[in-house]
Amino acid sequence: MAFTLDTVDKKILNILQKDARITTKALAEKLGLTTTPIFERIRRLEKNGVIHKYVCLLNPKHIDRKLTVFISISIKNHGVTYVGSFIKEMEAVPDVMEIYHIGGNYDFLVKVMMRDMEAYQKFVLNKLSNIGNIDHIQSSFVLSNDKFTTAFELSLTNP
Amino acid sequence: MAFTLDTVDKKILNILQKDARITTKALAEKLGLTTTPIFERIRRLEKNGVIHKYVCLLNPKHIDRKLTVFISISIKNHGVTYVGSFIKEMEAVPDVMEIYHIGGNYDFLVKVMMRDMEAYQKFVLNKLSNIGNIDHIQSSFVLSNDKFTTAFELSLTNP
DNA sequence: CGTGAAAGTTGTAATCA
DNA sequence: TGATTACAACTTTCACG
Repeated sequence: MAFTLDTVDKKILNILQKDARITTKALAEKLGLTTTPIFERIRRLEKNGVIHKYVCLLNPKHIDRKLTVFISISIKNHGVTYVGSFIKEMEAVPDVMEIYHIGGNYDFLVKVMMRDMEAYQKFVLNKLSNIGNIDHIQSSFVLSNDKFTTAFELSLTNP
Repeated sequence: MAFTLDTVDKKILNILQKDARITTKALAEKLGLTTTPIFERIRRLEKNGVIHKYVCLLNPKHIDRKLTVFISISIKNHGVTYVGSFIKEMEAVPDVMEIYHIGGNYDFLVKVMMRDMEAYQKFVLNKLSNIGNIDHIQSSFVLSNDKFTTAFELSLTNP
């Protein structure tokens, strides 16, 4: 689980995180190598699990998902089985993009993305209200998403 | 900006959102078509901006980013220029993955991912404290990330 | 670890239904 | 729109430094 990534690995990952479609040939040229080492390094990073998956990101506005809401949720019963089934139920909801178990005033932070306010209202009334163990919720509506990146900046200087 | 996606488009997007590396040939076989229509549909979706980009997702734990923190921030001056420069400054910080302008008790919700608590402390002391216009912050530490997906479920039945 | 070349698959465009 | 064909480009493997 502790992998040592050298400078070349990090350079590959920094590029692949921004453009997963780049060819190994183009990558090789950028890094001053031939395709073989690039190809084998990428395969190693995939087998290692460092590279988790390749995805395409859609523009939410173009597929009618203009509303993002962060829901802070506190639950009643904090036992493992109760928390576990709460998570299972939330996970299964398609519009729920992210679920974080957090420490602080609330127990969970949940990000949902949907068409509009009307869809959100239906979600709260039909889905959320049917999920057990919820004590209190607070919705934070997103006015604008000013940064969203899935790419980590892997530093080439410090370890 | 209003694009009509038919069933085939949606099927393509649903698959590409989970596996951006699939070949057009494999995609074609899955959908019972030949490569040409798949290739041209994907190109159209890219040109449209429906497909925003292709990225690879890394496993945060494998690259030493074990701590996620959501920071709720309220600011002092809510004028456009002040808010604008606050966003610019935050955007530039590498460990800041997401910035949301929200309505409610706080003005912004910011997601940061870093090595550990010590790194977070340094971030607060050296970065956050140097950013102007901040009134109050509240950190929510993530205990576990129970769901994280970038893929929207495009329904094939209802529009 | 890297290079270079060879073989097998794809991406991509032109043409026709 | 989609199928067929065809070629350039890429992926992937292998023998060698």
